[in-house]
Amino acid sequence: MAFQDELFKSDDTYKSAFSVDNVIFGFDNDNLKLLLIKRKSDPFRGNWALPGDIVSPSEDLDQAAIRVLEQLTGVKNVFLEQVHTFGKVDRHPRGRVITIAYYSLINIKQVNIVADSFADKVAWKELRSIDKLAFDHFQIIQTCLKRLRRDLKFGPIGFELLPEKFTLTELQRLYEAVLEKELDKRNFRKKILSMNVLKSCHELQKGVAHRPAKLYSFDAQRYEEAKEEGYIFEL
Amino acid sequence: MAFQDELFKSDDTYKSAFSVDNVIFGFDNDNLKLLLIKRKSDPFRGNWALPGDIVSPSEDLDQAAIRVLEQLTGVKNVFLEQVHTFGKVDRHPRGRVITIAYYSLINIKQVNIVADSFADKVAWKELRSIDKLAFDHFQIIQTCLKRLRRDLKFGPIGFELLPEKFTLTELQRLYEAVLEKELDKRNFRKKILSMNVLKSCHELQKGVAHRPAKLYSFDAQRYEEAKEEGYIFEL
DNA sequence: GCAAAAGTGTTTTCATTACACCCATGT
DNA sequence: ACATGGGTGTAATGAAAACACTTTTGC
Repeated sequence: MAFQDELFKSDDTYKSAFSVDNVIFGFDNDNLKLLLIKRKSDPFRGNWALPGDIVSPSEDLDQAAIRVLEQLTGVKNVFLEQVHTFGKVDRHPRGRVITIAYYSLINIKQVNIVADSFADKVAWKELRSIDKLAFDHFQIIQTCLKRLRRDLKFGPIGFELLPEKFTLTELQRLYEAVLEKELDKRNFRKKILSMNVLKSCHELQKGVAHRPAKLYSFDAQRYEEAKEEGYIFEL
Repeated sequence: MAFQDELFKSDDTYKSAFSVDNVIFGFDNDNLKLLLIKRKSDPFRGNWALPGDIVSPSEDLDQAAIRVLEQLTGVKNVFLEQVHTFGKVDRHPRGRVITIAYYSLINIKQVNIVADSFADKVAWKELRSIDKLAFDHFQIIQTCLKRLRRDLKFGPIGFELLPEKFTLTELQRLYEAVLEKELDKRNFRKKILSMNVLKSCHELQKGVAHRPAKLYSFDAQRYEEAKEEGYIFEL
């Protein structure tokens, strides 16, 4: 590290800053969705964009990402992971701003979208319908989506997108939506149940016009224990 | 993104910068090594640290990482991947500096270490012998090592650490060193050869006091073709 | 001829895949 | 009674793991 104090003294040299941007995934109606905002001010006024903000000088990066998420959704303790830092010189039209991209998984039903001071509108958009976004945000979601696909195969994180209690079919639809391929019902159930990370709620679905499904929830404690013993989740 | 131009105007607010740090892996004598520098100036003068530098305002992040690597080793076209951005408020004692960590894989024999203006010494250190480093660099190598382990299993990148021509045993030793577990010789060979990404050089080792091994090299072209057809490398 | 690493196949075990019918509920 | 999704088992296939001896060279 060749860092020197003088670097902080020059106004001009450091016309630069860093931001966080957050790819917030939700799952609803068998579809993967993203929480986007419509920008109220320039640059890219009126365009859809990822929620994000400049990181304050006295704020950890992760903390900034959490703040953005909480301000927008009101939800705490959300699954959140750093993915990649985007730093092309010209990615921001007003100066040198690199952005650290995070993705988060959220139970869409739990969110009450809070009006945001930087946004005209905040909305869940179907992932498949998104084409253009402000800045390099489209590229950012591609990168985060790839990461989500990999993480979903190698860790018990799908549950973060579902309500506390869910049916096996809901879980399967979620995997199918993210991985973009159909799975065999019997094999999926065998596999996921054999992992011993689900606990039955001893409850049934209600009000459905067919045989009601059993409800399950993720047993985080059991998973942690199994992990200690070298168990590896993989789907 | 809540970015506003005013943010660039305040001297105080933006006493901040970003750097890149590079975890440079090499493989020699059945051991995984890192290229480290001994710091010439404060903070952490005299401590071992990762090679890195402040990113210039007109430089892409990847470009900065490449520059650091080339200045130090003189080698071009090296495997280099961004891993994670470290941004704790207090990680740098002189101000707010976040750092984007990269890892690279290099054929250790190819490197002529170039004296570095920021370092008293530059040296390859055995990974296992490294305990303390300047800043949060120890944590950074842990993170990069985890990433390397995963990447090595899911992509044909081990070759980057070896000379152009290598024996199957050398390759196996490399996998064993990185993954920290012994592999069965016959199974390893069966698997790696069945992947069709090695081509025989029709040459033998020379000057060894035992039966000479065949030399192979990585067939990047064949790999690319196979990948097009949906082939997935996994070891 | 001895030390040292190269090279080579088969069997067993386990995980993955493919596949079709009956069940419980609401209307 | 019918429509809808819930729930279940077995056989076939393919991949991974376990395992030991012969070969070639330098000294």
